[in-house]
Amino acid sequence: MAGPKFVLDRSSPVPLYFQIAEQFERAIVDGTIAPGERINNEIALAAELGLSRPTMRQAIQVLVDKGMLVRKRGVGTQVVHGKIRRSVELTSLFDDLVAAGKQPRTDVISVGKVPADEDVARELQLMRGADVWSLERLRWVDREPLALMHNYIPVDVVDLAAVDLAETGLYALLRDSGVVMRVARQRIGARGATPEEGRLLGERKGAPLLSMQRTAYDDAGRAVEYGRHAYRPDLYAFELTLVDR
Amino acid sequence: MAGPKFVLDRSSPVPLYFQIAEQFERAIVDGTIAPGERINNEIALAAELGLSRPTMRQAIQVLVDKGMLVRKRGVGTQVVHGKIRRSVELTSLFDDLVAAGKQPRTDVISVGKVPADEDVARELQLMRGADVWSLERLRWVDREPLALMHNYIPVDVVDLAAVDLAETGLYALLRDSGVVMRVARQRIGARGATPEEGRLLGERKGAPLLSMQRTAYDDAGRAVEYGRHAYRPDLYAFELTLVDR
DNA sequence: AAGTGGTCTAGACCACGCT
DNA sequence: GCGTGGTCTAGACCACTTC
Repeated sequence: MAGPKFVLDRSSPVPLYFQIAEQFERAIVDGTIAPGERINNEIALAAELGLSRPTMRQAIQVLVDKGMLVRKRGVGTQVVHGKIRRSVELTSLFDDLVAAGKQPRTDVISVGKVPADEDVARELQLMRGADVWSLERLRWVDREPLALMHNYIPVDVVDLAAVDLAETGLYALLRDSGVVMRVARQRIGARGATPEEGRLLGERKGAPLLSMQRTAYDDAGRAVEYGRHAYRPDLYAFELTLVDR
Repeated sequence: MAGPKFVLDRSSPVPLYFQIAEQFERAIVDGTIAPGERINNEIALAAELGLSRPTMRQAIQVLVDKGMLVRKRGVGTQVVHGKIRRSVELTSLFDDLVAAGKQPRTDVISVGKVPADEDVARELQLMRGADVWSLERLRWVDREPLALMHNYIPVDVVDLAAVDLAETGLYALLRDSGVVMRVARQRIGARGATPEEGRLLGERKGAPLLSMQRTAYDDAGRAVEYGRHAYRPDLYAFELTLVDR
């Protein structure tokens, strides 16, 4: 089975189910529990740790949702084969790059208030022509242009004037302004580069680009950001894990 | 608040939490509960329906996971603004197109056993050079070529010989063979069309294509399918909903 | 202070897969 | 038949937000 010793700290503010999930994930990632191996059943694990079964179940569910464990009724729960990829999360490219140990850089191409076009107004639940923040940035990594990003933000969400957007990620800025992003809807496609995009990204006109549009909503269900982005496909791709539930 | 009357059938094999989630989703989609509106608290809803709170919570969680509801501690649970898009699921393009009312068609370009190349062997946990099923198909919708799909399947998973792959989706075939797909890892990118791809998809060489690679795992954690696909970006894109949890 | 969701307990019965 | 995960109950206490 999977006998790694788990440690619980009942005085910690970290929920018990999350403490277990973290330790379980570590054990899977570092191979203490082998791919394909079956873990102990929920009842036994709960008893070992002095937890109730629902709490143990909740811990396991976290890893099932991440695609690391698979449940099979009447049989048991096993570790999925294959390497674990981080799934797409509600963070920005900036976070991704820093986590990868790269040297990202950002040039702000333009920032200011513009009237919302049809797309922007629809996605941000505004009247067409209403003022919104417009932010264009070019992302670099290791001296290579990587992505051209165009974001639109309702003016009542945050004040983009006098903020150093070259140094801070947009999402970090929103977080610091008290905006809690909870849901995002994305559309990923491909298209040829416009002459402008080609110039900025160092590609020829018509070269394949990976495109992504995203609308993000905060914890009140309000649309707080809409973005249209283009990525150099030789330097960036989207990875995600799907789980059938 | 959100008073649509829910109906429970305790004799149904459908779980109670799922019955509630379905009716709630319908009420949100058809506008019975307006975007931004707060729903009743969990305790009250549970009492109304004669359910325990954990069961009611489980029902709400289903919709939170779908990105339709947002919870806020100390405040309540609200409906997210914006139109609801179906998120990426563990199905095939064929299913997508049929659901959209389109007339999909499939040409099988080639099917047979081939030795696994390095990528295929790694993704399917096989020795390099081991025999695998190779399946190339061209997908059409409304007389337009849409996607060129290349799948690899371990020979012990299913027998592709003497199967009508033009009429049946690959995933349906695998389901019918007793394979239960539970987890898939995808990588979405973009690239220029090869001359061969251009010819089959009716695009010029170098035209932008949307690419997707997917490895799927069954309910035993075993890799059962690896695919490399190319889509015409004017006809197809990937939509997904991210939820921060 | 009051109300909300977040977590946790200690059980119960059922459906399913295997032998 | 037995062991597994799937569902469900009827509570409890806590953390956080708002008033």
